[in-house]
Parts: sequence; structure tokens; C-alpha cells
Amino acid sequence: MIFEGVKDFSLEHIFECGQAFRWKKMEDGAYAGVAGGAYAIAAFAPESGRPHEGRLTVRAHAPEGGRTEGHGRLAAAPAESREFWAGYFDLARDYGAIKRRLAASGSAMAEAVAYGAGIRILEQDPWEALISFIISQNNHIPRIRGCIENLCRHFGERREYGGDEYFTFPKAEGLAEALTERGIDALAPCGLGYRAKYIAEATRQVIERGGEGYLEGLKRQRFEEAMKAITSIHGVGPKVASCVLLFGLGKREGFPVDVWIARAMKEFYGIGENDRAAAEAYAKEHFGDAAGIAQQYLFYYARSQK
DNA sequence: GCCCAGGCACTCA
DNA sequence: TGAGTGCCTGGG
Repeated sequence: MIFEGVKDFSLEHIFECGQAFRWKKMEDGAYAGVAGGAYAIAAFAPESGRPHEGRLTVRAHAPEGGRTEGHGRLAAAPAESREFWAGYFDLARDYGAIKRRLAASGSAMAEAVAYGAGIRILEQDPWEALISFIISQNNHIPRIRGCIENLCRHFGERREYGGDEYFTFPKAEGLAEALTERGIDALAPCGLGYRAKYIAEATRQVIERGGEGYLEGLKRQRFEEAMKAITSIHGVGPKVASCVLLFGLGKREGFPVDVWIARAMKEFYGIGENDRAAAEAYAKEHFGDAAGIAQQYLFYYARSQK
């Protein structure tokens, strides 16, 4: 499917800014990944002289209609539909306006916004986001990718597209079943380290609360309520919860503070690296309901500066 | 081979 | 309530 006239868009910025872990850059610059149960290849053709405007093409393969479970808007859209991908890439949002507003808050943010001009916050599956960001804690990005791939390989569905095989992200029910039968040892081949028990516990608690539909339901809750619900899961603290809210529940007023953001906040605004509360307060005051998007520009920029 | 990572829970003042 | 500390493990 083709989306013409897409603005403020760069596949590299979107997939290399650390919000999603299952997309890989191919030789021709397109990205291949799995989302919504579909294997997809996304390509972007910019207009001449305008690197972040142009045509987005998505080829998606989703057998069985690719209909995901759950109750949310996206969950109800087949992964081969335009609606799904327009939502996934957040195409309806005017990032130009957001960037202008953020850039006006100061020179550091203006630089960050210019550097990551094609970033968009993906609307991901909340269950996948929850498990992925639990795995991300105290971990390197290459290994995070490996851990998630292992999890999919062992507990997801194996499918083929062209000559490529791929695995869907495991369903909460399936994972819970494996954990009930074999205990936490079921996760041993995934190399999750001490996070295995967090994954097991999170799975148990999500199932207990009604499964993946419970997480979908949190989209309708207010930010504070959703935050409270997510952080009550064992192994999920404020950083991971903020990421789940931002990337999985569409709540953009959160401001995940990780080591990179802490460094950036110190460098740019003189806020102590251990003072999460001050960082969040600054974000709330200066970035408002776009704090989560601001965080992603800052994160991508901070990492580029080392 | 060593080091350390996009945190978190737990402990102890 | 806040600061300090241990934690799995494999990619760089």
C-alpha cells in the first residue's frame, strides 16, 4: 500500500531511535520487520530536496487476515490494512507543528528536533511494548533485539514470506501456558537473565487481569491511572512504564527518563542526573502534552553525541 | 577476556 | 524517604 505526501518522516530516524526492536535495515535502505502479526517491508522515497517528505510504501504479509486480538482501534484493524499502518506510523499527526512548538522551547531542543526531524512515535502493541521494555532494562540494544527474537522464535508463530521465515510476537496466553507447564525454565533458552522472572510475573499478572485486552483497555484510562496500573506489575518501574504508555498506549505526556535522557537533561538544562522528578517537571512545564515526543528527539540526539 | 548496558527490587539508615 | 547495592549475560 502507498501513502503519498507523507511529511516529517524518516524510516532510519523512526527505527533507529530505540522505540522498536524488531525492524532491520536492508541493503536498499528499506526496513523489514514484524508488527501486528504481519511481516512487513517499509520503504520511503523522499522528494528531491526534501529528505523527510515523500512516498511511504508498505508491503505487509499477514496470513489468516492478520487480525490481532484485543479491543483497541488498531487491534481491530487487519495488519494488511491501510488503517493499521497509518495508525502504526502515526501518519495523522502533524509532527511539523509539534516540532515547531518544541524547538521554540530552547536551542538544545531545536538542535535535537533538527537532528531527528523524521522521528515519529510508533503506535505499537501494548503487550509487546510491555515485554520488550522489561527486557530493555540494564541491557544493550543489540542484546535486547536478540532476546526479543529468541522469545518470538520459541513462543511465537512461525510463518514464511517469500523465502524468509519470521516469527510473530508471542501471545500472552501462549506464554502463560508454557510458563504454567514448564515453569520459568521455559524462558531459559531466550537468555533473558534475571529479567526472565519479571517476564514470567508480568505475564501472570496480565493474564490475571484479563489478558492483552486488559492492556488495550488502559488506552481509555487517564495517564496517571494507566501509569499506576502498569507500575504495579512486578519488574516494571517508572522508566519501563513510561515507555509502555508512550509506545504502547498512545499516552504522549509521559517522559521516560533513562541514562541518556538524564545525561541530556544535565548537559542541556543543568538538571542532576539522579533527579528524575526535576527532569519530569521540566518536561511537563516546557514540553507539555508532547513530552514523550520531545523525549524521543532528545534520546536520539543524545545518543548521537555520545 | 573484560566491561557494562535505555532499571528494578530490595535493604538499611 | 533516600541512597546504596546486587543482578543475568552476551555484544562490543
